[in-house]
Amino acid sequence: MPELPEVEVVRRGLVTAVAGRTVSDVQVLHTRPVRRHPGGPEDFAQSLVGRTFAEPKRRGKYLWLPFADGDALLAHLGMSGQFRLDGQEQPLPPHCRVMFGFTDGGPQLRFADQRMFGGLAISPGGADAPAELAHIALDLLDPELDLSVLAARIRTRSSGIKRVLLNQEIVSGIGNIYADESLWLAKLHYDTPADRLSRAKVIELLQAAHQVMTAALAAGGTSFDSLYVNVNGSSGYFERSLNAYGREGLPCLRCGRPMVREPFMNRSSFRCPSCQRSPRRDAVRG
DNA sequence: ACTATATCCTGTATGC
DNA sequence: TGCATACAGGATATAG
Repeated sequence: MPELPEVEVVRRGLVTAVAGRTVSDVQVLHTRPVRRHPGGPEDFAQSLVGRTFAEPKRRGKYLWLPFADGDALLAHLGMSGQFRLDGQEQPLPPHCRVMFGFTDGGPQLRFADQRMFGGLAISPGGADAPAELAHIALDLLDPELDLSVLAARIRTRSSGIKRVLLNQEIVSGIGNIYADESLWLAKLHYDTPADRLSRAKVIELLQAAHQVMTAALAAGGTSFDSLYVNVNGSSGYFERSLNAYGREGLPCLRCGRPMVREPFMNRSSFRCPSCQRSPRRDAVRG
């Protein structure tokens, strides 16, 4: 599942793949991935012809590919989205949804997406800061992020801390995997009310999230090739380096107690029942 | 404004 | 073998 580190790996791949290249033709093979483009699939394809890409940008899990004319191609990988750079003669990747050809006759840019939670749209005037992303908060790797301001904001919420971490309007880029990893590092239960955490604890948690995503990014550079992110979790990084996610029944790498999996927001949360205790439940159980 | 849940999607794994 | 169900989960619409 692409979260911030995986999306950044894709962004870096796209820099060399598209910057300076001019679109010659676009084919929309499935309309769903362009559902957020206001003009519809035909307009999407037509309006891109003749545009020249600049350097791709990212905020949280969103990508945007600016054009020299000031507009941008906005992209989200969702659960299973991939950008591929393939020669025209190469067979289409599975679940290929949109193809971009270039005037230089070089490799095509192909957007594949099995589950189609991802999508593409044109953002008018969005080269510097797409208006569509106004509600998306800065991510932890953004140099403009103010950790103090973020910590204070988090501590105003009564929701469980994991809900807050996953809320892209508060801090962006964190998904289910890195949320669990960060909470494990900070020894926090996912349902701890955010407004019951000390400022120091919130800072510790955010630093843990920063650390785990930075490490993942470093590993991602080696275990993914330039334009392919394995969304099914079989990459080396996920197998080797996760401390919490997916470790149901396996010993906690700190204390040895078996890790547990619990339903959470239509997905799962993994935690150590000993290192990451619930204040709410402890209060009830006594 | 804040909080919580349902929904979209399809391939894989599992149970009967 | 076939059918049904659970699961993976990011973002958003909707309800409270």
